[in-house]
Amino acid sequence: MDVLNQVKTIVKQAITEAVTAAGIIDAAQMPEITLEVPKDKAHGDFATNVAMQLTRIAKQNPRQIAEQIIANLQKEKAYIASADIAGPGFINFKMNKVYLYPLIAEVAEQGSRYGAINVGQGLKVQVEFVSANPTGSLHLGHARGAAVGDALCNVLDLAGYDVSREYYINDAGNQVLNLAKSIEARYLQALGQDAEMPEDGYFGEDIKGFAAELAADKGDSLLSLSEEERRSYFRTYGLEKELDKIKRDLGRFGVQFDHWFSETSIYEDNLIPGVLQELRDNGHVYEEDGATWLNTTPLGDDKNRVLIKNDGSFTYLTPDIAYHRNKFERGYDRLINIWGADHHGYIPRMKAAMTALGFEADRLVVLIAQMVSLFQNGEKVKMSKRTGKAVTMEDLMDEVGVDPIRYFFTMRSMDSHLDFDMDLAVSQSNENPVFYVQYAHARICSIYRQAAEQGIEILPLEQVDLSRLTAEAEFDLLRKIGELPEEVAVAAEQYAPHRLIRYVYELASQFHSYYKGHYVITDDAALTQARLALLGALRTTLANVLRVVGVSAPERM
RNA sequence: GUCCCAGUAGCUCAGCAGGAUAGAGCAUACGCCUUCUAAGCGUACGGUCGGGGGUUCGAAUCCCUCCUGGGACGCCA
Repeated sequence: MDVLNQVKTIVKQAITEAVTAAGIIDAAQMPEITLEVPKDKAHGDFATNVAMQLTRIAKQNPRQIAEQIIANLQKEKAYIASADIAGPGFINFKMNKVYLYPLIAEVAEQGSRYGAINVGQGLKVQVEFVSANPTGSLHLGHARGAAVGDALCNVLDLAGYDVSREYYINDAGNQVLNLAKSIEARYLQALGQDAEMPEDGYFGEDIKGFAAELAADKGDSLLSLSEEERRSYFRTYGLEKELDKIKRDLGRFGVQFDHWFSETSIYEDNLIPGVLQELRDNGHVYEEDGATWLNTTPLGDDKNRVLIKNDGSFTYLTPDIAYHRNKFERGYDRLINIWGADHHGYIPRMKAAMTALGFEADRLVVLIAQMVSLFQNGEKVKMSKRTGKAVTMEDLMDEVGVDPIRYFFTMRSMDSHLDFDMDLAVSQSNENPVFYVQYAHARICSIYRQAAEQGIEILPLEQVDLSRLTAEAEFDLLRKIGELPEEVAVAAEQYAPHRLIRYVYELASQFHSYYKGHYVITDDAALTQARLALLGALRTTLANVLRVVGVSAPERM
């Protein structure tokens, strides 16, 4: 258990003992004690509302109860310096700050794993995200999914889950035929022929590029193939090109998937008949109007869904059900899908399908990332699918760099529509929070460099007198550092990686303020060592959180 | 019409398994570089938490209802 939780446990124990010693209630009636860090520092290091919770059981008013608890509190052994009643009946604890010092050693020992907390207990979780169709370049929405998904995976990993990242490649449906037709049309155009783009074609610049390459490499030789052969050629060629591009973009973005799962493999491995049979056996399938339906309405969906169209082909849903069953069969305890807001209506039918297959619906968690709007020069940038005019993820990385994108896209709650301000992201000014946090890290590194230049040797922690850290700002920093494991736990449980951006920003802010008011390198050698030790823990903490959200931690700026 | 998300300071957003005087950044105004990076620090200004009901010791947070904005409602993927 981490240092802060140990202390909290001790304080809770002391409270429980005080309550029973005062004879307020029996130990058996004792509610779960919540000990929180008050928002307002004036309210002490910890606060509890236990006196208010006991009001009903003890039939006394909360302030009376609080008084009795305080009177019976064994303070010393729980590091409590003072306990006071406040407001409607809160008990505020001021702690003897020595409880904070062991944090520095804890961070040093855990290093890049500091912040880890085992709430996941090795539960096998698979996170499927991005999964953009291989029919065009990744755009802003995909970038958001990638940033949030990867950060979430890192958070879950730190929280003790066994995490696997997966990308589902939709390489089997109609859209791939459209891709082939689109490339064909662009190829013909590149050869100077008149060719119309298909109705549902893909108009992206990437496809023009691929077609132009082909025209340059192969000349008009592909024209001699039959239409079928040619389509097949364009299909394979297009998929390979698009997938390459996607992998390249995501790699550059710092996202590595463990599995790339191909929809085509579902057909190759013949997974669908078994799934259909199972759904039939479970009594969820019926025939109507020449089609085969899944009866999802009794399972929470608002209408039933077609599995096999009356032309004999599958809908998108059918292989997707097979895919999700396959995921469970691979042994994952929980599946997390991150989808764009435009797919939200798809959730009930997939959950219904899982229920129909006998899986608990709760084991499938679908997170929705809301839309992204791009602003440039103060105006919303219009995107058009029809003309292929869209800012791609690649464009964005070229223009603003990976760090600001990852920071900005992770910064907001997934539920929130996100306005991405290009001008702010590229600005190297105090308006830009990415640099603010990175700068804190760089500043600490700079202090270490400075110390080295002055010939100051960093002593091993055992030889450092941490009790020299007595400034309020130093206690604040330590407390904040100590909160990381709890932050990680909450971020993991709520699937809310944006909380860590908040956290790291606040930590950086506390440091900048401290930096202004306190010199680390002073004539007092022991104090210098103590402060360097504190900064060491701080630097590790900043770097760890930045790594979780996929932002670099530069040593100088 | 049904479903989902959002509505909190001038702007962008946190806070929402109920807790103390609702926070942050930006913007605005005014200060701070003679020792470790001013990509920094500090002070001030700024609010009917969309409206209205309810639940209770206590509601931005939970419930109901209405309004506004966005998205989804295919035998497309």
